[in-house]
Amino acid sequence: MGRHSCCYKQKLRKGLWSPEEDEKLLNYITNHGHGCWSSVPKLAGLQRCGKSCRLRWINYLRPDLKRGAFSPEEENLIAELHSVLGNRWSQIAARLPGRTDNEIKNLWNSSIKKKLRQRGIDPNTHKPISEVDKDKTTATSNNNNHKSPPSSSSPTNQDFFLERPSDFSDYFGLQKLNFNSNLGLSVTADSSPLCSMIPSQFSTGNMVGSVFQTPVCVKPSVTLAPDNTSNFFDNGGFSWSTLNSQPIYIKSEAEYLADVSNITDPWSQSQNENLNTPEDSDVFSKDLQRMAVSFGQSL
DNA sequence: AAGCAAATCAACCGCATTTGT
DNA sequence: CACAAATGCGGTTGATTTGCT
Repeated sequence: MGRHSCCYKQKLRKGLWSPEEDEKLLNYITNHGHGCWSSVPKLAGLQRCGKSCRLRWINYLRPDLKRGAFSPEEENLIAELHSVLGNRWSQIAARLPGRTDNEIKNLWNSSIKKKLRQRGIDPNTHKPISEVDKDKTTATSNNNNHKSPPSSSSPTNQDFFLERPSDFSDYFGLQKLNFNSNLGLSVTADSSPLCSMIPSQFSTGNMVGSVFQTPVCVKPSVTLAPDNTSNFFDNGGFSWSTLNSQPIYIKSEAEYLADVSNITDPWSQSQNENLNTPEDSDVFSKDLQRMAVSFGQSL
């Protein structure tokens, strides 16, 4: 198809949307649904192309959009997801209810990237910048015989998973992120109510969620969150080395790649079926998502 | 207050994929 | 199977806002 042939043939409006246009589109979709986007502008009385209408709806008019600034938890989750998914913004957005791929992409480019660099983490590879520099130097000293890995979003982070040092428990401050949440992430092998909310992959096997990038399986007896969750973690009761003392299982590259490619949207459906309240749903979905992302699992 | 640069955000562009005929 | 249209996605741009001097 050529360049927006629809916009060329007809004299269609471009640029920012006026409140009147918004109202027309909103009214139309509220009453009729969007159906075929290419016919929406005509039916809604808009001088826009369908593509523009679709974008406006998705990024601005949709009623389920969460407006306002991103929370630190959301930012951390984006960084974490990006380390696994790369620049697959729509897939990342699918795991942040009420957020759009466009705003996540904007946030990444304007803010998160910078913050990661400030923490000494290369936003493309999610490796410490010192390591990246070392790699570059090595590659250069090899007389440029080898192409360096793609610098854009790391589509595969198997090297990251395998090489990541064991001390990244503080990576993105994820301890706080997960364990100060209301969830009180507690995964045990018994049949506690919480355990029943956890997908079978997690609750019946020997897997316990790790918020870190390395796919880790821990014996089921481990309880990650005692009753006094925040104190426990705030005072260092939990540490990566604690987890490390458990038998761990690092996925092979092939397994990892296969699993990552299987990550799909069923998240929002399957996980919510077992949840009681919207609040629970929100909190659990995020933390379970982290677990699955860490494992490269889909539900 | 004015001017400038950086940051932010909304929207467009072009390409890839999916769907329909 | 071939083709065209529709849709979805990620990269990019340009306007606006914010912060600093």
